[in-house]
Amino acid sequence: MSDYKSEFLKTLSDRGFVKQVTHPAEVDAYCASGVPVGYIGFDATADSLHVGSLLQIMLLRHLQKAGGKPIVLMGGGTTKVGDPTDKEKSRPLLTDEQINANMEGIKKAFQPFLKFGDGPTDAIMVNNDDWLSKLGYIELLREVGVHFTINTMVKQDTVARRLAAEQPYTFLEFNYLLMQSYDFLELFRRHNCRMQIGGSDQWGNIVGGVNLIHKAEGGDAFGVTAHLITTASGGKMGKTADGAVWLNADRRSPFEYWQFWRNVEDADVGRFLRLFTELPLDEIAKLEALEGAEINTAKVRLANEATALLHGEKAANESEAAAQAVFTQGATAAALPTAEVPTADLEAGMLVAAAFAATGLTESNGEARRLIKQGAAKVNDEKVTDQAATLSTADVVDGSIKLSAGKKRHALLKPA
RNA sequence: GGAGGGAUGGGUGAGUGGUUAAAACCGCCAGACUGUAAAUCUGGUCGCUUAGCGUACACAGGUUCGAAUCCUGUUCCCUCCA
Repeated sequence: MSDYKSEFLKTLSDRGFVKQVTHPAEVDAYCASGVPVGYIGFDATADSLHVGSLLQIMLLRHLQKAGGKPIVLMGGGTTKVGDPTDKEKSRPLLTDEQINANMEGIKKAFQPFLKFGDGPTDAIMVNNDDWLSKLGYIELLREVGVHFTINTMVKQDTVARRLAAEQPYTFLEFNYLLMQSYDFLELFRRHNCRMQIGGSDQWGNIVGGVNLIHKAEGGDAFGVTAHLITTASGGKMGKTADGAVWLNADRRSPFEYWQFWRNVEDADVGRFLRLFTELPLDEIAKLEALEGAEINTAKVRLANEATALLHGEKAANESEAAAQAVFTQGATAAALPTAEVPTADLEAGMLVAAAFAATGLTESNGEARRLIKQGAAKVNDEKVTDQAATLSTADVVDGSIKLSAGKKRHALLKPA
């Protein structure tokens, strides 16, 4: 399938990750010998990662599995500046505490995918604030600035487009390239990291780092970029009704995560199986070949594999069982997302709409009322028709009340 | 420093004194059809204790019976000139 010799590049290439590689032959050789070290940078603007970052996580996982050492670079320092890449609106600046808290949360998302530690191929997490905040301006100019020419920087796609459109392009944004290139240089020095991986939108920044290392240290460094993923219908990956599909379990239950994968579009199944699971390619080919309703088998497999990677096999199995129960038998299942409500509220007669809002199925009582009006709200599988309907302790079946918003979204309400 | 333009609901973006909780499009939710898919069609899309009430068109005041629309100040953004 591909000409690559190294396990890492071969895997990436065969599974359809790779978009561009700086020096294919050299990178291949590097990855095939010893312990290749590679890093990917992550933003610290939220306290959890969502499915949109999963591709990058998988890249690092493949690196580790292929005998390499993955470095997770947290953009603690760059977050202080604000990534201008998708500019439009400047983001609110975060405090150190917020950034640190975010990094703690994000680290959790990595745990299931990477083995962290002190061993030679153990993953490590570093924060670019460690060096960026100490870097003096003069130092930056002398060490980094001399190696970049305005001539080439203005030719960069993103820059050129902004200039051509006569859009403002701030000095800060212009320097983002320098900071990210400097990150690479710093990791090269500290950890002998010679490979940066990223989405294809990072190509310019990655090449910047590669060149900097060459000029500053005379070292050889490489870059690999992966295709940006969108859904088959062109949507952004990982966004649904209630916002992002978060990886951390406290923000998105395993069942919901499983459902996310179960509901991908037909056209995405094969691609997603290759990117987000570790099933052998020949098995994926078989699953992908299924047609019509048969393809649901492949989706279940995708959901199981993807959920198992993040939440473990047990959670995946429970989710599948729950889905089975809910969708094919219309029963309730314990694995559904659950919200607790004071028993006193139920005894007093809780509005059905309020109950929906409490489980997070809807954002407000009003939204729940709309569902009721449209005949999409169910309590214990009974359609609710009255917007003023209330729940009582009599509705509790087997210790909980099952609420359904439409056919796909379900939750349990437990008296506590 | 000077001159001008702008800030509207998740996004783009109409609206220039009352009929505007605010067009249209996108997104999103639901219903129908299906396979828990896509496409398509239909309805919905600020909140609440919903025949009503409360908030809302950057922020704070003012004019008016009545303001997203007019006036004043403030903040932020942009363009051109220096």
